Formats: sequence, C-alpha cells, structure tokens
Amino acid sequence: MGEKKAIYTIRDLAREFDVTSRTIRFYEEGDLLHPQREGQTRLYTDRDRVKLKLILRGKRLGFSLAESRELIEMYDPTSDNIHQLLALREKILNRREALQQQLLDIQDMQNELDAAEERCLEALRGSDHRNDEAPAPQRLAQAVDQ
Amino acid sequence: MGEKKAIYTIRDLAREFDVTSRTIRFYEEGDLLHPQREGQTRLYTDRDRVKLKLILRGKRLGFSLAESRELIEMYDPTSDNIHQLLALREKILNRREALQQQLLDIQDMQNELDAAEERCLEALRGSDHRNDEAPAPQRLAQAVDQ
DNA sequence: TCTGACGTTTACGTAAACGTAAACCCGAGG
DNA sequence: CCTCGGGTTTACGTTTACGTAAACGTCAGA
Repeated sequence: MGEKKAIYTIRDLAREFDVTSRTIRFYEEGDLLHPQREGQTRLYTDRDRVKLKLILRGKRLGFSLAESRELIEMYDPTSDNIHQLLALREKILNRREALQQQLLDIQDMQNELDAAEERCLEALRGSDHRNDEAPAPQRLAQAVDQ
Repeated sequence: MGEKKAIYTIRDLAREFDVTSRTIRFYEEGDLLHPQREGQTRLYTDRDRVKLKLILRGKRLGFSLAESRELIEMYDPTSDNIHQLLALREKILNRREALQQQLLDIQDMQNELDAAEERCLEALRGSDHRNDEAPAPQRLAQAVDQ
C-alpha cells in the first residue's frame, strides 16, 4: 500500500495549499490541528494534511473554523457516548440541508451567469443596433423573482 | 401581467428575509441598495427586494458585500462602455470557475456526510459488538486523500 | 395625553480570521 | 564568524459585517 510516513514542515503545507504559516498556526490556536513537535518545530503528518484540506474546503463553502472543527470531529467518532452520536447525526442532517440550499443557490446563480454573459456578448456584438429588447430594469426582476 | 407597484417598508423586508433593519441599512451604507425616501422613511420597491434577495444568496455562497455589489451590477449593464463589459465578462468567467469548485466541494462533502452518517448509525445500532472495522484514523485519511 | 411600535441618525463595540511586526533561536554554507 | 533562510512566540492591527445603545421623530390606538 501507499507510503504513509510522510512528514511535512509548516512551509510545505503552506506552499501546497497556498496559505501562510501564520494561518496554519492560527488553526492550531483554534484547536483544529495538533502537529507533533520536534523541539520547537511543528511537524505535520498526512493526517494533519488531510485535516488542513478539510478546513480549507470548509472555508470555500463558507464554514467558520468552529464549524470546520466540528466537521473534522465527525470523522473521528472517538466518543462512544450515544447521546453525542445522536447530536452529531442531527448536525449532519442540518449540514445536508444547508448544502442542498447551496446547491440550489449555485444552480440559480449559474443560470443567471449564463444569461448575464449572453447579454454581455450581445451588447458587445451589436453596439450599433442597440436596445432591441426590454430595458434592463425588467431583466433583474425576472432573473430572481419567482 | 402581475401587480408590480408593491412597496415595502424596511420591516417588511427584514421580516421576509429574516434579517434586521440594521442589516438592510448597512447594505445601503455599502451602496448595495438605494431605496426611495418619503421624508425620512425608506421605501423599497420590488426591484429593491430582488436585490436584497441577491445579496443574501451571495452571502450564503460566501460572497463579500463588495462582491455581491458587483454581481448586482452585472444584471444592470447601464454602462455602455465596451471596456467595462469585457472586464465584466472576465469576472463572470472567474465566478463560474469558483462556483464549479464549490459544486465539487459540496459533492465531496455530501459523500462524506453519507459515510459519516452511516458510521454513526452503525455505531448506534451495534454499540455492543464494537470495532468490526478498521480504526477511525484510517478513515479520515481515506475520506479526502487521493 | 400617554404609550407603544415603528422609523431615523450617530457612533462605539464585537467576533472572526487572519496580517504584520518585533524579537528571538538554530542549523547550513561561504 | 556572519549571514541567510527557515523556525518560534507574543502581541497589537485590520477588515468585514453587522450588534447595540443613545437619542430622537411620528403616528395610531386606548
């Protein structure tokens, strides 16, 4: 199976994911990462790298660090407390709903981008025979209103 | 066609979209909304309502207010400056790429939520005959790595 | 007339997510 | 030996997106 013992320095990860070292240390402050230490120096494992990946993806989706921490903990059900597991399941369901809404939002927005782009191109092509269609104000309303 | 002359008070919109009046005024500070005034009082049209909707959807997708303002302006190509239109098209393309990444992120995350949920349910069902599978640390790595 | 619910402005406060600077340590290379 | 490029901590600064409080106007209803 694949090599697993890879060790990363803080710069390695910073470069790979295009964040600053400060950012990575900040995540540790927030209790999201727990690298080993060799003296003063932080050393990151593959596992840490994956967590960082999760955090950054969470960021792209608009999650707070606290939420990302929860998400990470989801994959680590060290707790055998049944009550906690149930609460966790709740959170998962909530997340799923939020994601579903995001999907809808994105689809809507993509459709509107399609339309916007077309209007742009149209405007670029025919800057001379302008104003064949309805005025702009109408369009905005139609775009989103239901 | 549909009734168009609807007028909303700040509270109306606040209630409808579950934000505070403060928030709505803040968007005006940021030049995202421009309601009419009747004396001191702000009055919002359907068009304003749609803009607010766009802003809030932008928020859900992690856009800053500045970005949302740009997005709104996209639908309002009052500028007949061709140069601006080209820049605008650039922005639209960038947006689209970002949204595509978000879609991937969301799909990944939904898959992981499926897995996480299953692990939860499994843990709930068989709290007795525990530890049939690989230990948790492996799972996290497999979930995202690759 | 008083109260209460709504509106307004001005302005300071706050939480999150880092940026940035100071001041330090440490190992390798010239 | 010195410097350079990395690492570290501590701590204050910054931006965004509002919250919150003060202090006020206005109109409807009891």
